[in-house]
Amino acid sequence: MPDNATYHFVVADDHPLFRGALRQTIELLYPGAGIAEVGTLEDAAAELERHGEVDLLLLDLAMPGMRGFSGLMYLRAQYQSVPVVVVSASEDAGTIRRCMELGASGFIPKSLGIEVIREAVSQVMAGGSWTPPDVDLGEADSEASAMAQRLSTLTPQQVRVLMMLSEGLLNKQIAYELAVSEATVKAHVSAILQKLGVESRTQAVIAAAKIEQGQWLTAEAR
Amino acid sequence: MPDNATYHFVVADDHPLFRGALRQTIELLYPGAGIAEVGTLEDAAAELERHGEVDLLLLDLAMPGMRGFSGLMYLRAQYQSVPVVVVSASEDAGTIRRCMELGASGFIPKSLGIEVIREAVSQVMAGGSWTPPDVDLGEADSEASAMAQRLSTLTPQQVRVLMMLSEGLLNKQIAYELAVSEATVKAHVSAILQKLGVESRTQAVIAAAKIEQGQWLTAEAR
DNA sequence: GCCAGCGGCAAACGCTGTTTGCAGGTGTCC
DNA sequence: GGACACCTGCAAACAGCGTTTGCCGCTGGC
Repeated sequence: MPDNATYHFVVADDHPLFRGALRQTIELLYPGAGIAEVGTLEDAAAELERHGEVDLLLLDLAMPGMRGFSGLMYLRAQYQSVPVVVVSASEDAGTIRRCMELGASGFIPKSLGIEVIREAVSQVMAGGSWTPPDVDLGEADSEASAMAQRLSTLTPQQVRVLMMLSEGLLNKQIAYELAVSEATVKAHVSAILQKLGVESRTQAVIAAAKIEQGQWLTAEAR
Repeated sequence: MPDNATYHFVVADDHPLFRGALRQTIELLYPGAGIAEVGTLEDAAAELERHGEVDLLLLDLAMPGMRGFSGLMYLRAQYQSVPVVVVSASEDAGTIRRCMELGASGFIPKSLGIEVIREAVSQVMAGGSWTPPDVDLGEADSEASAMAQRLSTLTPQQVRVLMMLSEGLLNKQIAYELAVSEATVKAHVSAILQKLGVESRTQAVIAAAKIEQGQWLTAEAR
């Protein structure tokens, strides 16, 4: 086992059993690699924070803390150097397309077999991307898709601010939580509005909500 | 056929065939009653506008123009005297419960047989309410439920304003569309914020979005 | 070294948003 | 017929929001 030991993975999934299965799959593929398991978005962020150079993040879409796609958006924005492969129980084209638009490097339906998963992971590790071959990512869904494009141009801090806007916080409150001045927050908000092509914080929140609202009703089932 | 002729129904459903079936069911039940068929939320509102004293509105949840539950909310607020029975393809307890919380007088899954539908309609026409007997409307879902309660305290004009807020409009734009002064709109917004228990228009929009977002992805499937 | 981009800060300006008090209208209930 | 509650509409004063301009330090790439 050569420099596999320098590889570091993070497996983020709600379900401990599936998390373990993914770990084993990766261990077979990269013996000796470091693998961290987490069960919430918060833990995933903490893990990426602690360990600067993670080579791949396997991310469950339905994990606690991820409000639809916004969790993916957040992680992609905060840790741009970390490739993300979404692992999800759902596998409809719309979900997959949106994940890819938000910067995922791959999408693996949970229904797939181990061999396919292995192939997908190694393909992404080689710098490529991977989506199920039997899914057509054709049409663009115009609006939501264009919005996703714009969202991906936001800087990490801007994404943090946008998500706080989406919670209805005042500029002052955001400034406090981020430990910066209100003037800075205003600057960020202005930049966000321009990038999203909207004219008020409320419209920005609406636009973000349209993206982050997945199709499952995880918020209800909870 | 006695005073059945004074009865007036509105059947609002996306699907012409199902609309016709509902019409026939009602005609059998109340021979000679007036029945209007509409296919969009807009037309439904126009019909209720034109005809002040409608005795019952049969409403499809997935109709064009109804964003989730907000269409129901709107109609209930604008025409408080018109009982609404929701007719929907979905039939999970959460959907039913929320419809009832938003002021529906009944909920009829489309899977039901004609006799049951007839019974449901006549029960509501008699001043009662009706939901599928095999569904438990038990628990409260705390947050969303409390919000629905608060939403139902809004006046017709306030609901109109809230829905425009949800589109990201400025007070000035709302004032123009409602043909009132901006000062009035501001007053309505303040009242809405108080009734919803939130502190800014953005938070109000977020709260409303949580309600109106159903579980189907009608916005995507479109 | 230099440039581009990100993050942070400040002050000032105009506009939007929020609160508050007030008034006309409608309907209801004694 | 009052008294009352409620909805709607309005205006003025104040707080928050969004823009602009200009500035600084840092980092990473060329």
